[in-house]
Amino acid sequence: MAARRLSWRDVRDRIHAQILAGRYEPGDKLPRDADIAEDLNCARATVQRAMQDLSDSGLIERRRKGGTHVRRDPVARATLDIPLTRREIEEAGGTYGYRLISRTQRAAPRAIRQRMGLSEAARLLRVEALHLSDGRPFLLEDRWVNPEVAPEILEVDLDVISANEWLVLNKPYTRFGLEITAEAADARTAGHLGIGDGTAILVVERTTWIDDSPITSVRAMMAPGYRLLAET
Amino acid sequence: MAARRLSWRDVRDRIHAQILAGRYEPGDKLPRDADIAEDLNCARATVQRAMQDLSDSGLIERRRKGGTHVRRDPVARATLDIPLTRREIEEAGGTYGYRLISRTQRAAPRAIRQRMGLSEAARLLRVEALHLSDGRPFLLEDRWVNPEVAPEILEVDLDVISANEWLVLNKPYTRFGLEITAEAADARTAGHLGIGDGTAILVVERTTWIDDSPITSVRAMMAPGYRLLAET
DNA sequence: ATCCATAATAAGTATGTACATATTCTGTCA
DNA sequence: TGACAGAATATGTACATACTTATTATGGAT
Repeated sequence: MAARRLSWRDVRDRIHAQILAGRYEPGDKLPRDADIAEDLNCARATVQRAMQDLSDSGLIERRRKGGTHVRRDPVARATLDIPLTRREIEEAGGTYGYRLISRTQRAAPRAIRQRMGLSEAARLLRVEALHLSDGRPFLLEDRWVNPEVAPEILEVDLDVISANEWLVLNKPYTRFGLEITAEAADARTAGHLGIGDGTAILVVERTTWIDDSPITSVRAMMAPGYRLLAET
Repeated sequence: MAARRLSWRDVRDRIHAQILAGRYEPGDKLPRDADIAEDLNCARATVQRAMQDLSDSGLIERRRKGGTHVRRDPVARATLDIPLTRREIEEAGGTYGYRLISRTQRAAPRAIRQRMGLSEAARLLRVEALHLSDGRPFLLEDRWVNPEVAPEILEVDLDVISANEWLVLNKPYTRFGLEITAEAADARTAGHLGIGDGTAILVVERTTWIDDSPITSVRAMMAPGYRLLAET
């Protein structure tokens, strides 16, 4: 007997395994937490913790009173870490460089307004800058900042610190959204990145918010060869 | 008085706010869970839950005995959902189509072996297939499957069901890794996708495992215009 | 000083209990 | 039949307590 007490990871793995083994198929309902707890001879809280984890990873769905079901449409859910550009370059062993290209204030184009959820033609700060690794172009950023939310940035010397870094340190977001695409570099972009016109580049567009106020929307154009990594 | 009991979300938000407000700076140590619990007049378990969430979202780091620290290098951590291709197309209102291009068994090239962690020149199943939305090319997949782990797939009629779908239903992974890049389509790829040679396309490479055994490694070449979305 | 066993510590986990909350189910009345 | 109030129910949350585990601090022996 004895049989060491089950941890929530054990419970999670058992249930996961049962789903994989086909005991519960997509759409099937799983027993109540309380029943599973009794079966496995552990506390309901332990089952709850396990279930929460499975739910987070996209394998099951839980609804109060509705119970727990195996998700009908399996999704592969991965986590993407996007570090500060300077740190990313330094971790890879490179020397970080930064160059401000332009800094203007103007009415935002329609696409940007829409993405940030700004209805009026509010004037935004636009910053273009180049991040370099060992002197070679690494990332070209085209950023729009909402001075309503971050008025102090208008006083910052963006030749010295990138808007990227200043914002992270001074206006931490509460949430953000990402859009990842592949595009052909236009002449201007290609020029800054030092690549051929039309080269395929990875573009990461990120819009960040503090609660419900949009702070900034940035288009990061990565130099060719960049790889974005994610994992479970 | 009174003041409704604090929920773990309340605790999380309070601590988050304090970090944003600069009360604790990157690298700073936060008080022990027990002390915070006493301060806020709630149970330690509630603080623990809040801290776990902040830790998951990449804002803080926790170590036993070491305590809790604000992360020195803030990372933007996003969640990426990759649905089954068929469901993705159908959810977008398209009609799903599928066409097998080739199916062979051969020794895996070096790059694939390396990615899957196969030391010997094991023979793998290679499948090329095209997924269509409303008859138009949507995704070209170039897949390698390890028949050691999934021998049954050798008997499956891949003209009828895509390897993608069969594997998800019959050999669910326990973990996977992703690599996202932008590339110029080569002639063969461009031909299948019906686009111009050299067009910029988004390429998602995914290698999946059951515990420590590699099941499959797939290169998904997305038709131009595809957007990969992620959020916090 | 340096190494190493040991103590101290802070987060992590498990449990039982109680109550909260979101849904679904059900039975009644129109 | 249909609408709706209220009961039933499964998950979600909070708490006190006890124990576990990883890691750091320490103190003594060499």
